[in-house]
Amino acid sequence: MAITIKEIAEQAGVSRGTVDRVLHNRGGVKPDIAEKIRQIAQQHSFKMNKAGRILAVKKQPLTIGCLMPGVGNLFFDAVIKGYTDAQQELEDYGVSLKIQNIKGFEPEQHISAIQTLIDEGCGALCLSTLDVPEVCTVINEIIEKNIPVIAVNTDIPNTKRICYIGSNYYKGGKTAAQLLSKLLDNTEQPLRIAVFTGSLNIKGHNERISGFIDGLKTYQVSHSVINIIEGFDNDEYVFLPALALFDAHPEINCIYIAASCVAGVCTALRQADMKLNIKQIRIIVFDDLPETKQLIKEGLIDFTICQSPYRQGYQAVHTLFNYILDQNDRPEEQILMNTIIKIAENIDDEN
Amino acid sequence: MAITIKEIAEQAGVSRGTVDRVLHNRGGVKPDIAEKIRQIAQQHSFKMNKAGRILAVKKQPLTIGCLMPGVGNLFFDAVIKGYTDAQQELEDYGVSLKIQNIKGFEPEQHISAIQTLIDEGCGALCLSTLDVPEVCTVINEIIEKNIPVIAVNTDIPNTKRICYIGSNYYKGGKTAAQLLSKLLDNTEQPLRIAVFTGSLNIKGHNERISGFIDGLKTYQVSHSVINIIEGFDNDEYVFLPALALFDAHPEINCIYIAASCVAGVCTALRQADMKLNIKQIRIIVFDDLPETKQLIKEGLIDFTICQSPYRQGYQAVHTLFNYILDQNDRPEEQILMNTIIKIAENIDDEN
DNA sequence: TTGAAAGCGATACCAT
DNA sequence: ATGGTATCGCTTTCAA
Repeated sequence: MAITIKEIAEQAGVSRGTVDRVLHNRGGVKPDIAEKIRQIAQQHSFKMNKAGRILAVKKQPLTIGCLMPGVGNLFFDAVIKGYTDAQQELEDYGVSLKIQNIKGFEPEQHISAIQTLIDEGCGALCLSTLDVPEVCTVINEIIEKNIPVIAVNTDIPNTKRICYIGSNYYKGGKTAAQLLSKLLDNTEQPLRIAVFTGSLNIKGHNERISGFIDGLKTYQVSHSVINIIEGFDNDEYVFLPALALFDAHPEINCIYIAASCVAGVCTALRQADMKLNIKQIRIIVFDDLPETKQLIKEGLIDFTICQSPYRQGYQAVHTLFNYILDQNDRPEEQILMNTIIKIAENIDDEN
Repeated sequence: MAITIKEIAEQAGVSRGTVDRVLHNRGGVKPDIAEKIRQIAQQHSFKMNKAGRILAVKKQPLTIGCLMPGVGNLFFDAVIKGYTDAQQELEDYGVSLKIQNIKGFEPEQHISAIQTLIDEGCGALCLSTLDVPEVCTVINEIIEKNIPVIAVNTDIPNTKRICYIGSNYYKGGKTAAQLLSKLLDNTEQPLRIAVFTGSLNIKGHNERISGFIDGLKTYQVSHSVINIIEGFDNDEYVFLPALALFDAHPEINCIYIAASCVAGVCTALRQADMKLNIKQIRIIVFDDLPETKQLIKEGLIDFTICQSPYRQGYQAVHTLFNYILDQNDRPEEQILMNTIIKIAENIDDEN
């Protein structure tokens, strides 16, 4: 049986109010008596009762602000579904949500969106934002004001965020390489790879590429990279460059897509069908947007490696709430999603 | 803002006690006044506040009884870890655990273990048990007495259990087949497969096999099954039959292990190394016990397909607790784990 | 600096 | 059949 505040108060010969003040370092208690209370708490390894606390703090309802930079990007929709589902579970405890959905990658935009969330009274933040100095400075100022922040999907390591919840990009890339190595018969000719990424300025995408290259070495896959093309997470944009690449390099026999432009690349590939032997091309991609699911089912794509976007959002909200309930139970600094390998048979799993 | 019982009481001009009785169908309330209360609740779409309820029900602490038939089986240890972790999270809410760890598969043993749990005062049960009439009858009697039951890892569909939480065995088998199809070059000779299972009397194992066979057809893998050997989830036991099989059939080029005897089979395989070309043999197995992890890392096993045993236990306890809090929110009848594909790179993920 | 008391929402028990 | 009250554990506010 866990000891309660009331019991501590009795043992220390003080009131519950006093114990509460001590346990929350709220000051205004004589040092010696504070010390005594702390000791008793330690001795009995006091742990605050969650239900009691929740009920009591309901009087100051909490709004969690979420910044999402992916208007229209279905990947981020999954994260948001995680946010809202978690919020609904915590509704009884007085938790509500405010989602700021913006489109670009301009620091000023992000900063002003974050400001808006604060101005609207959010007491905690889930941010998917840019890891640039201007933004980080603003975030740190907010954290100083006792508003906890969690980085979701994209880390901002130069801030005092509580933790990062998201994908292990490097590992994803390396996993892709090992999968590929398994597809290959040792009699086969070397891989000639076309790499597509979102942007060479985005850390996660780069890590997926370096993990992939490292993995190819580790698993002794003889290969050459024909080209790396930036698709800026845009299916229309990537189409022409992809088509040009396929036309110019009919020797390509492997496609690695490190970011969201799977549909565009595959459309180009089908168009270039005449020259390439499409059946022989190994294709490995990331995430499971609807178009990707379809292509997996059709058998065009061999594998997709997923990062549980839903779970990222879900866990972020819960982690924030728990942290607010008890600042003492700080989560791990990095909460990394599993590296999920999907093929047609398990593509409809909800991770 | 959700309406509270207190508010309903005020609106109906009765006491909170009366409202509580109505909302829990506990009887003893005049029909017309009960109806009125129900109406008000509907109108305002009343939903009980979880925190309040939790605090109140603490006075009748809940013990969840768990039946585990796998003494010494590391797979079940993971399930148990899930149970205990979940229990620790719910400790504040008055939830404790009682684990009955038995070894055999005798119906009488299972029945008496279940009885023990009931006698020791468990108010809810997580059962991994046998789907046989004697046991099901006992379970149904218990459920009649208002003790909810969840089937974990092994379904007992002929009972009034709340739900089944566990693996989709058939899908796992089919996924194995598709993976295998990807490993094969179309120039390769047909697969000659050695199948190992736990017991031909265990439904889950059989489903893994039929899913596998069906999948091989679906994905047009030309193959023949050399033999199916029962290992009874026992590494020592399976060793000799496996060795004999490998000696007698040097043409085997694929091993499919549908149950827990991976280490035994692989030891035999290494011993038979002389005759078989071990590097050429495709091996695909289930679950990620420590020995299996090791063999995956060594590269002997190609893939292992996992079923999140930890999560099964964890989710079972949480689902039971939620159900007890509010019988109205019945979970899905089947809660199926994801089909997790693992290779060396992601073998240490905790699913 | 400290104590006392009200309240968060729901429940159970004792009266009536 | 119904009401009143104490209680679960914690927080907060008002007094002292």
